Amino acid sequence: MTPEELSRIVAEALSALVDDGVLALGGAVPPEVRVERPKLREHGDYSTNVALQLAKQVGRPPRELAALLAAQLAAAPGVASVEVAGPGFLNVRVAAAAQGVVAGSVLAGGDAYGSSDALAGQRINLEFISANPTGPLHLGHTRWAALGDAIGRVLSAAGADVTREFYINDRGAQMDKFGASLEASAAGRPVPEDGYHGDYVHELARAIASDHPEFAELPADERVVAFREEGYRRQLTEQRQQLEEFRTVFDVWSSERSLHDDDRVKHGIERLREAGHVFEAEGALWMRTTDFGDDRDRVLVRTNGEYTYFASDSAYYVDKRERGFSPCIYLLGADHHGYVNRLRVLAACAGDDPDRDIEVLIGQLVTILRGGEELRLSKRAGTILSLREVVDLTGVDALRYTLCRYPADSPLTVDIDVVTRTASDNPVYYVQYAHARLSSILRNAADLGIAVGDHDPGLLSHEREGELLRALADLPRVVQQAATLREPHRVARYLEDTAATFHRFYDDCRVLPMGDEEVTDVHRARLALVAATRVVLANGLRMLGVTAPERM
RNA sequence: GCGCUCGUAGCUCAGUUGGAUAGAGCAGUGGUCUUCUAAACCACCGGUCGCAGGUUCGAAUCCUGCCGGGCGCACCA
Repeated sequence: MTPEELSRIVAEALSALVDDGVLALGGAVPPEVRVERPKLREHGDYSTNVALQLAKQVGRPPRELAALLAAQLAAAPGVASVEVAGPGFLNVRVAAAAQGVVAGSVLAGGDAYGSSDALAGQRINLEFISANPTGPLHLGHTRWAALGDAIGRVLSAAGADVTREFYINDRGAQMDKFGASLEASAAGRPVPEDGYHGDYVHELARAIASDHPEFAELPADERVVAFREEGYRRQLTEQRQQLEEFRTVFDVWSSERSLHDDDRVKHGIERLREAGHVFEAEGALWMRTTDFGDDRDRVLVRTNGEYTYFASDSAYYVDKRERGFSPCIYLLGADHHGYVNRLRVLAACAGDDPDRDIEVLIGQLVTILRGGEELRLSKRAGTILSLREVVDLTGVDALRYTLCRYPADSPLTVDIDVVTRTASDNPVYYVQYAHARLSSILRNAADLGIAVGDHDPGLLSHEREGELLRALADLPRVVQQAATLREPHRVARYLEDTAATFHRFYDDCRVLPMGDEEVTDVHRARLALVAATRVVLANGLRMLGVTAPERM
């Protein structure tokens, strides 16, 4: 019995009451009845508040409606008992055998257990990081590297067709400043005040100068361009490599320049013009974003004929839509939150529905603590802690897990000293340890010649076994919820909860025979439960891009 | 000034979208290993959910107003 099955049973009970004329439901029967796993043991294996929610609609006191449902439910197969509690909650206990089959279905699902087709048919574009290729990726990018990647994995698991995209901001003044900074450093001159000042700039300049002595012969303006282009190439390669090592991969690397070079910017603006919100004034080309509540109209082409950054963004959005994506999800840093509304308004100007076709998530600031001291990170000031440096300190698993553990919209403090500790105050080790323990039991079982296979689900009747089975049964809906809400941290929290449930089971229930003890059906049933738990932890960790070690 | 966002235990944070007595981890105190990984488990300690109103059977969650932190408001990128 999974929560989904129970939810369906409750809905059927409700329909039966309506069909029998016992209840008059004003509207339709709600398609989904929410079933919860209660915190308190006294509240049963599962509970639901349908009676409370429908009482008004039905015109009966909640407890009375609950009692009617309880009578109906008690007869359903797999339901051991039902009671009405509090203001009108229904607390359900599930028969051990009905609960025990969950282990078998997890094993049958294997790697696919937890996946679903909840978002099937959706073509989602997921754009994240999109850094300037002017330096290493820093911690803010790192948060989205972990979280964005996990969102992608969770969306895929929920059945969506996801394209992960990195937009390369390789055009405009920042690039020129980057080139000028490199050139100046190579020539031994001070870097311009508004340029890039990190140590990496000097190292990069030195490396380029020594690999390309011919650059020194170029005229000044060409020399700056040469340094800019070579620096760009190297930084982009560097970023890709860092991300790959961090297990974050993109399907599409889209460059801002290419949007201009193959006239997609022109095309995009043309499309926006057709949509009717583009106009000329004061020698510039504008988009009338105020039509949709923006506080001022936005310039697309400046008086001097240059496209604005907003023009590229608009064209890029149009391009994504023409490639068939909806929604287009943008994962942005907190310093871009002023941009959220502008993107939504842009979608509206393109004739789209901002609530359906575009979605912007903001990642709040990451503060990093080291030795109790806060490090402020700024590329331009040169105090950088790059993705690679942090990974070197923490390892990929610990960092990915830590960053995936919190919702993006809450500010996050990462204490390097805590994340690097391989101790129990680091949740990733807690979950991984559970997986290693499970693997160990399975190894020992194999040594004893006990195979995971047929077993009697009814034997999984211990309190701890029930808890664990209910936890395992939850994975699919946790994944769906994480996908729908774009909140992979729910998977992490679920894994911690499930690992804890397993550890408690392990403490109370001996899985393998001791000494010369004979192998019983209880051993076999528990072994199946252990194998199923391992699958669930491994699948969940995979969705966060974290490894599931067999030994620790 | 306008706008966005956050405020929950000593610390770091959850809170199933309005449900039952607000939960974890860490820190603190005290227990549990002769056999499957003690990187574990159990118990105790810890709260005016920033403040004040409102909405209703019911609010940490929704609405309003304050207080406090962070951030953004370009023909910059």
